[in-house]
Amino acid sequence: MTPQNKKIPRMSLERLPIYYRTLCNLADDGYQRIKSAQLGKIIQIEPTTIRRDFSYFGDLGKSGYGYDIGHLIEIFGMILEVNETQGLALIGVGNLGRALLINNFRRNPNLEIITAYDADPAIIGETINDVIIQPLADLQADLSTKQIKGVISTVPSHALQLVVDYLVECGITSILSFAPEPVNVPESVHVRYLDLTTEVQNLLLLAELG
Amino acid sequence: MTPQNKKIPRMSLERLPIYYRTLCNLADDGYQRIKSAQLGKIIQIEPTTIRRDFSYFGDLGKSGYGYDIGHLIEIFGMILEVNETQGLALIGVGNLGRALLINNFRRNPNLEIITAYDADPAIIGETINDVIIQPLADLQADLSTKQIKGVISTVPSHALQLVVDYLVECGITSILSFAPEPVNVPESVHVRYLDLTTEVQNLLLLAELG
DNA sequence: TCATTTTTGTTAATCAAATCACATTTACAG
DNA sequence: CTGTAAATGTGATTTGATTAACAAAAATGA
Repeated sequence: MTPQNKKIPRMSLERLPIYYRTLCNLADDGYQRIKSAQLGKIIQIEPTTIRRDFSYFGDLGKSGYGYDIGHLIEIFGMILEVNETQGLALIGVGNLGRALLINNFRRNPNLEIITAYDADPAIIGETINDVIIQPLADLQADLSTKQIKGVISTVPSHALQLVVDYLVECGITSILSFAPEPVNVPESVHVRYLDLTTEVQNLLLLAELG
Repeated sequence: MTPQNKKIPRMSLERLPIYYRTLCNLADDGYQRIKSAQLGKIIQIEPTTIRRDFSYFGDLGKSGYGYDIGHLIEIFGMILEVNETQGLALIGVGNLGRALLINNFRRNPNLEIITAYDADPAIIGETINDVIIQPLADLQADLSTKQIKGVISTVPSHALQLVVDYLVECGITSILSFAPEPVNVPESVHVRYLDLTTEVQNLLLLAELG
């Protein structure tokens, strides 16, 4: 199958970062080729699922041989746009926000929080890891000078919808929210939720009943 | 359908914490009844999905009426065991671990990090939010005196498998790992992965191609 | 060079989840 | 008390993802 003929299934896209990271590790360790069965062992995914996933991005393998790791990295890297830094804005610099800012995707050179905002006047102006904390109202102006591909929000539930409305107004289209409350956004805006409490609850629940 | 007749689908269980939290909010706001259509609007889930989910836990609603919020909270609360505190151990007290410990599920009185461990001698003995940072080797002994229902690990990839092996040996059965690398554990042990980098990558990717 | 072995890519089968459609039940207004 | 409207619970269907099975392709070794 040639690429982009069909819509690529969501789950296959979700696995792409895993594939990419693992293949980079293998390349660093000096490996040059891999077969779906080996890779499957490493990342605990059925080989057949891997082969199908890969097939959405072209005819990447060779029968009786496997896949060329360098080639896969090249293709997947292109799709993931690893060569251009993906600038992110952080909104909400509490404990969690601070931790994210200090880490700042250090292990992943193509993701970088480049601006940070908070509502608390007491911390505005503070610099963490070279990023100045600004009032949220500055975001709009920043967008004209900086390439911001997405927003990470640690804003608590009660303030969230208001903030998100503003983000949408500014033209932001990708938001990762650490609050569980669903927000209303237009079709064109993508919101992803990542609530730590819910994750832990689900962990314990599935251990109990799953 | 009477409860527990059939295995409850994973996805229905995963939604339970969302239902519970939302219903508690509604109760706090003084509401006493709700229909699937209203609830669906709030949490952006199809009413029919909600009704089917609920049906796994018994005949909870009444035709032409809806659901009694108090009753739902009671049932779901029982399943989620909200009345007994679920003790957690934190392993890895770096930036992220520290943030988790400071927050310590404050909004959720039934989850609580009660012990914390790290490999760095420099921070062992330090107290954060009433929790003392200990060497990991102490975990085994702690288990005999404290009820620990699960472990949250912010241990980096390279050390993870070793740590997890120890956890399994200690009898831990639920682990939430903030590192992306899959670990090998026996069938009986549940591991949940939550890698922030992967989440952001997926966010941007799905916005682009999804 | 040729036979054997390996491994892919994909069609078909399976499985799980979401949604549709509606019979049944209950509330409630008149 | 009765008829109408509303909402549930669930078989049937659809959708989407995973897995099995295998034909075709390529590598390797004799």
